[in-house]
Amino acid sequence: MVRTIERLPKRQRQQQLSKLIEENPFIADRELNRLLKVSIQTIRLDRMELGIPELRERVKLMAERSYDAVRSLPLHEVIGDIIDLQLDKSGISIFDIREEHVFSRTGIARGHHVFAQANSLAVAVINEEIALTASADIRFIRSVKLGEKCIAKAYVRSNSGGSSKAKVEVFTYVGEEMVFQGHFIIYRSAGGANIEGGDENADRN
Amino acid sequence: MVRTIERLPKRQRQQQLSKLIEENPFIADRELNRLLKVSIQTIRLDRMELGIPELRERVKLMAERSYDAVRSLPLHEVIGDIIDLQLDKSGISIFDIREEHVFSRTGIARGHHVFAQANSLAVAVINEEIALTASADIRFIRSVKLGEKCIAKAYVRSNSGGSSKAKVEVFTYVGEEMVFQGHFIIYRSAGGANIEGGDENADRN
DNA sequence: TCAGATATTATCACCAGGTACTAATTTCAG
DNA sequence: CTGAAATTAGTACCTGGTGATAATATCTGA
Repeated sequence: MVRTIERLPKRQRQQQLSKLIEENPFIADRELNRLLKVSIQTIRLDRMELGIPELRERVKLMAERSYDAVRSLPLHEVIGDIIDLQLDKSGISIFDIREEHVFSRTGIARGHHVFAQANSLAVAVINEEIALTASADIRFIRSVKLGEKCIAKAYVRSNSGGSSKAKVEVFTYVGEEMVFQGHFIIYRSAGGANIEGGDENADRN
Repeated sequence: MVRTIERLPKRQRQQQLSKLIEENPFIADRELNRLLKVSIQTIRLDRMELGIPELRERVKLMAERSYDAVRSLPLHEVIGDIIDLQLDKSGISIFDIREEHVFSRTGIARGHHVFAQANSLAVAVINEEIALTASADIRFIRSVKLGEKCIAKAYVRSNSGGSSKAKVEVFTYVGEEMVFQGHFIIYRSAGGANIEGGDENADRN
């Protein structure tokens, strides 16, 4: 066999293998050999070529990751990395659109992720123990795609007398282009009793 | 030995064992036998008495838990279970507020999860290959708490001539109480080129 | 068509981290 | 001292592999 012409079946099988394992990391070689109709040795050779560890190692890795993650948890505390924050004034956050945020078929980000970034930032920028989103008026200006980096900028527009509501505007950009804008009304803790929002301002680092 | 008087050493050892395993679930019996200065068989008898599974099972359980969490938590596929869907007319989805969705301190759900359920439903109810959220006007009427079951109902209000935009209203309830309402403008695929939204209509079951 | 490379399959020995079972030994309390 | 509980020991066996070696199959270019 010469380098230039690829033996397709092997490549295909290895792709399938990767996919199967990605879909169900708890699958053992025995099962794979039955599913793919090749010997268990071939499965193992394939795994080696692909650098996929054995079942036990995979499971252990997942457990370790979750053990670390569970301790720090904040996978979804704040969406996006806040890189600048002037409380009660403005804030900036960055959010990378990755595989898990898009529709696999089109690579377009689901709207609620873009919203989540903006919402998190709007809440974070309010300098209160508890801040909750009361309402929002949002516009998706263009679709955001896999791999794009969303930069959200929030500006506190009004901050009525230290209580009740604050208005926050958020603009999200990909490069120079605005892709999203939102006007948020954020409830501040203040009275504390009659909170009506759906988000708060805890745990930001 | 009589029932009434406890042999302390055993109890103590088992407590230590539990503690050690809780602190580091990745510890094998060999290590434990060295640490506790008893034979490996004793360690195993202790584990049995305490109902603590073997290392591999422990690790697998952790991995599975995190795997489920990763699958269910993410702002990923469609948020909420769609239990009724009349395309271009209406739809209902259910979404349980769990640990992952709330601020741990207050048990109040983050706004973007509530939004995500409504957004997913609004997009799903539109009978098009590709449907994207163009804009939305939303209101969080009261905060939703851990353990509450959100029932979102979507109604397609206008559906301008098979192309361009559709208006969808979504109301989310906990029991009788309305907790969220949103007015969504959804772009339908139609031309397909000039999509502007942030969400689409794939992968609903 | 045939040699040589590549791919696949088949064995065999071995490993960790156990389970399950039996049996011997130790400990200790009454 | 005796008998029960506790501990230790040893064996066979399990899963889900690794690693090495060898045989067989398949393709491929010249």
